[in-house]
Amino acid sequence: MHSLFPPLALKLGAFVALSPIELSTLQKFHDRRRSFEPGVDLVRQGQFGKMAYILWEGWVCTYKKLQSGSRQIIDFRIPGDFLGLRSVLFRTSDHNIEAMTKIEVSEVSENDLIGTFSKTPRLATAVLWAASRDEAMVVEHLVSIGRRNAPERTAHFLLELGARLKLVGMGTKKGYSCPLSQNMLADALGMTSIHMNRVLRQLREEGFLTFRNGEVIFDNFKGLVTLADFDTGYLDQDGPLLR
Amino acid sequence: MHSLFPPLALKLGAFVALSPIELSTLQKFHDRRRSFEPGVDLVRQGQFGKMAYILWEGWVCTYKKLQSGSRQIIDFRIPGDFLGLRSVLFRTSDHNIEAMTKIEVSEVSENDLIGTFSKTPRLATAVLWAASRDEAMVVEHLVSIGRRNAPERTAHFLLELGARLKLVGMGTKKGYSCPLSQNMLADALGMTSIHMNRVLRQLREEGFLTFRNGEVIFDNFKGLVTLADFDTGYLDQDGPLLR
DNA sequence: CGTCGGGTTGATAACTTTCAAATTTCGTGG
DNA sequence: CCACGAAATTTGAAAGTTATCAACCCGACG
Repeated sequence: MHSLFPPLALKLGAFVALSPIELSTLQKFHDRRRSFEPGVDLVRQGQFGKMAYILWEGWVCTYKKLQSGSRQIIDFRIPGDFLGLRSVLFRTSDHNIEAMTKIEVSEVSENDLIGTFSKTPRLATAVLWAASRDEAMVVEHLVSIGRRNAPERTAHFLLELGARLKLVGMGTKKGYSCPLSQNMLADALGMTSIHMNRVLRQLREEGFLTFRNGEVIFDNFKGLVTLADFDTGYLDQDGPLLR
Repeated sequence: MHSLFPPLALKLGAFVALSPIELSTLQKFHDRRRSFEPGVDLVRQGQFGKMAYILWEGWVCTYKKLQSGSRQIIDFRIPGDFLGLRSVLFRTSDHNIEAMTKIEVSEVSENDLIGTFSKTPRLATAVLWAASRDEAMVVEHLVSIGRRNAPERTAHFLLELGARLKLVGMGTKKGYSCPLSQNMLADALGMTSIHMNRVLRQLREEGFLTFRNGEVIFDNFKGLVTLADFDTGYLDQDGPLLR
């Protein structure tokens, strides 16, 4: 499946209809790929390197650590996502990028990016769209942590992840499998793993969703959407293709 | 001052040394400007328009509203900042952009942007840098709300604002003036205005900072930096010019 | 004047963390 | 197939933080 419809093409395809030339450009990136083991840092906070990556396979998380030792997970990245795009232009990386599972990526240099921009402008537009979408997700994440209570933001986060996974063929309306521990989820949602545990229990007991054994099951999708005030608009993947 | 060193040039200059040609391109944008009154929405959540703006003068805030009626302020925008850059490519805007004071902006269309990208690549790189920096700020904001307590994140936020204002010549190490109400600050920091009030009092009484009559005064800069675990790295504006 | 939007304060309730400890899950080697 | 240890999950009780509700103060402004 990945040779014909890699997740990246699926995702970008939700925004621009890709031509054969553009698809083959993507394919070229696909060819020079590397893999990393779980737990490995692709990029470290404060590091000078300037690499970006395209994620083909596996799960990744990006996070920042505070002096106090606590960490905030910015985002979980799934196949089809870019990694480190934002900070290619920075002197030093402001965040960590860590493989959660065994992953497959291709390295993209600053020059590759600039080259893509001048050679295949439509693809460049699609990349910018993807970057904008990433930022929109961070913004919605900010809204969640700032203004939704724990059950609401848990519901919202798991719904969003579901929508993203569905777009690249890794989930359905029923649910999806994901390798997150309660602890990681807590670090993403700005709470304690203990509280996370209680919130998940509450959501389960109230018939909203079940998070167990690396599986998320939406027991009451509509109820969840209402509870979380979930509106997919910011993902910009609802309508048909543009352009 | 603004004709020779507009805030935007000051800001971008922290990243790339701008050539006369690039400066004149900026000047061109400067020429076709508009102004808006306080309280006016430049962009509304769900709106279809696709405009971006450069902010020359005045304060702006961007925010999202929830069904529940509460709002989360994403960021305050100051002279030299772009507005709506992220969502030019989106079908609909995912957030509101509101003038807090009387402001001066220039409209930038999607085509202007694409044009800039092909004609003045260095300027384009600078614009991308600015966009990355904006995202880095949102990320740090997320970290603050997720993992810092109320006094810490208040300190962090006001320090960040200070650093940004200093870059465009609107603040010093001593402090700066800003038109924020406690209520807006609370909406930005994910708390109640009542709690905001108490936190500000605490910071004042403990000799950290004074926020009064639209003036922020750093009474103990070093102490604040420690309290907030403030590291300017993510603003990427510390070192000398690059390139 | 009287109103209105900040700002301020107190009391109480709700939510979340912290600390401490059990219980379960899971991979590994015997 | 079982034992073992490490990691993840679960639970309880107490402490801490923040929100909610209800006033009151005050200066700007028509």
